[in-house]
Amino acid sequence: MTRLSQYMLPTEKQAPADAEAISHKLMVRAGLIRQLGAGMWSWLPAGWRVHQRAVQIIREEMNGIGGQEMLLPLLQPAEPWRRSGRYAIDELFKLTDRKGADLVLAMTHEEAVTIHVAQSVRSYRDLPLILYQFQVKERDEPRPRAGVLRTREFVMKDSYSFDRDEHGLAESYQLHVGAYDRIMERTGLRWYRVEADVGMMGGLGAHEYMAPCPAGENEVVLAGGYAANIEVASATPQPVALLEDVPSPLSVSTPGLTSVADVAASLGVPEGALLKAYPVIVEDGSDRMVLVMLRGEHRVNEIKLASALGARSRPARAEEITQQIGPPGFIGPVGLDGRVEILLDEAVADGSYVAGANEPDTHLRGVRPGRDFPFQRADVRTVCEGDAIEGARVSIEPAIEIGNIFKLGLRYSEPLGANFLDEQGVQRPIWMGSYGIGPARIAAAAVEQYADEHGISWPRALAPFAVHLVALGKPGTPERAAADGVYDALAAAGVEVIYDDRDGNPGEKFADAELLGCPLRLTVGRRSLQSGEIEVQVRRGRQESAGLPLPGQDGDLAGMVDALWRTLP
RNA sequence: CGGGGCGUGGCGCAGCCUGGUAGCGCGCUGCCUUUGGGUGGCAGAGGUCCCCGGUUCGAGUCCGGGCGCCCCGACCA
Repeated sequence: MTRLSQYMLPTEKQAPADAEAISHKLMVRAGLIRQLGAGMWSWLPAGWRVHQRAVQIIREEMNGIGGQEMLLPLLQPAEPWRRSGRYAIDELFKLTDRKGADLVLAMTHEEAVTIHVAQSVRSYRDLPLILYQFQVKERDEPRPRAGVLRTREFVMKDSYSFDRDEHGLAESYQLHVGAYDRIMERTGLRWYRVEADVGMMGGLGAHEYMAPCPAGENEVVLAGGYAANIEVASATPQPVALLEDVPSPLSVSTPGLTSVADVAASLGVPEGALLKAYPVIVEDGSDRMVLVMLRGEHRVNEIKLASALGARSRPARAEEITQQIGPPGFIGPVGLDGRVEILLDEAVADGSYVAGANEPDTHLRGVRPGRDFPFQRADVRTVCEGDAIEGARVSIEPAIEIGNIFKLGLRYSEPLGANFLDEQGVQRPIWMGSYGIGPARIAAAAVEQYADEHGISWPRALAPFAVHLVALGKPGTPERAAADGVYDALAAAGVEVIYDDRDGNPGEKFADAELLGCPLRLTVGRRSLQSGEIEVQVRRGRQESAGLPLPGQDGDLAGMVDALWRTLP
């Protein structure tokens, strides 16, 4: 039933007041989604069609690499999560049944799938294996936002690969790279595959698939052929003019100047000639303080810092800084006598710098790493505009994470006992990978990337309908009869068409058509009867295209529509 | 978790400061009108003003508590 007079497509002229992101506003306005609660969204019929288009593309490509579709339960016993160590995660929804048993709502399905594989796989002959599903994920997100971009419940395609060794895992991973590349290509999105953080759980490698758009929550670093999430990106910094050398650091008075910008301006030196001190407490049980030193204009990257330290850390509190180093705002690396370990960022070149003196209202001029303080080195800063990678200038773009692929290794197979016997009869753990992709984010990213001031402009692979047919004139008129004929001819030929047969004005029909964003708009009105032609507008760019013949004349209307459709983005 | 904001017909908002008949635009229903870019008119329907408690003769408005939602940041295995 795709007559608009009977189809649930509640369009709105005004976006919800609290909507910020383009996709949030337009998907609500176009009648694709509605909110039920914070991070809880319903997909209305037209929206669900878009979602299912993405699902079908993913399914075809997963089947293409030998994936086997299945379904794992959302509601699960807590016990496997305790065994895998994930029961403690805050985002995990936990509940209790009437008997008092602890249950969880799965946020991904590694535990469940690994248990089944552990039960049924016994021999190397049973491997490799790729299993996948489309299933709802539940996550108690601290902050759901931007419509369907970040929700507490969402459908994910998650797949899991099982191999006999690391080499097999690399092959399964590579199969997923191919499938994911093809999925992205087929959706019509602009996308990047970027290097990603492997997380504290210590994976063996990971990539993310990113769709650049202003509403994106992630940042990708691009330079020539390089593409990485900013969380893991490394680059060469712009050179900076350092200070003249002096035999030993000189005290300079800097009353009240606690920021890098103030000190640099006051001394007339570039911010990069300052050493910024960022004290952190390492949360590995030792609670020891580490003083991270960076070039003045650079920022600490928490993820890179965590991998350098081997543990998470938190910024030190003011009283901790006072107690162990000196007055906040004037702390520096000189004269600590080994009380606090110093981690010097790799971007800090050899030379002479300004640094805090660990005395109130005082800095030191002419501080040289090594001569004036001992240090360990690590790359712990966030890449910034102006950096370069192999000579190519870095650019940084916001992006939505659409999918990610991850070499898990033995992370789940060991605690959950997923083993097999090799040819020698030796029991070995199964090497696993996990691979996720979010159809809802594909839909939202497409809205973000291609919308214009009139509404959504779907890539044809994702559009809810191929054709939006607009009938002008009152019901019962000859032009209406002609429009009905067009609808019947297209529908009979299998063209997916939404037919605006409502008793409305042309303006609102055109506006709704452009809001919904189907790639082709066909209009049948009085003019069509005079000219014998259906008018055609291509949504992308709102270009008028050559008219098509009304049914009953020479020519295969559906065939021509289909041919035109294939030329669209 | 830190900061900011908002809860009044389906949507967008005013009213609250200074307590006294609950309003506007859009949408919706009926009739007429109009029919190639959200037409115009007439007549209607629709609201426990988020919840609980308090103050008061009287609370959408003042006070207290709670809940919900949004935005920024943190977090995001």
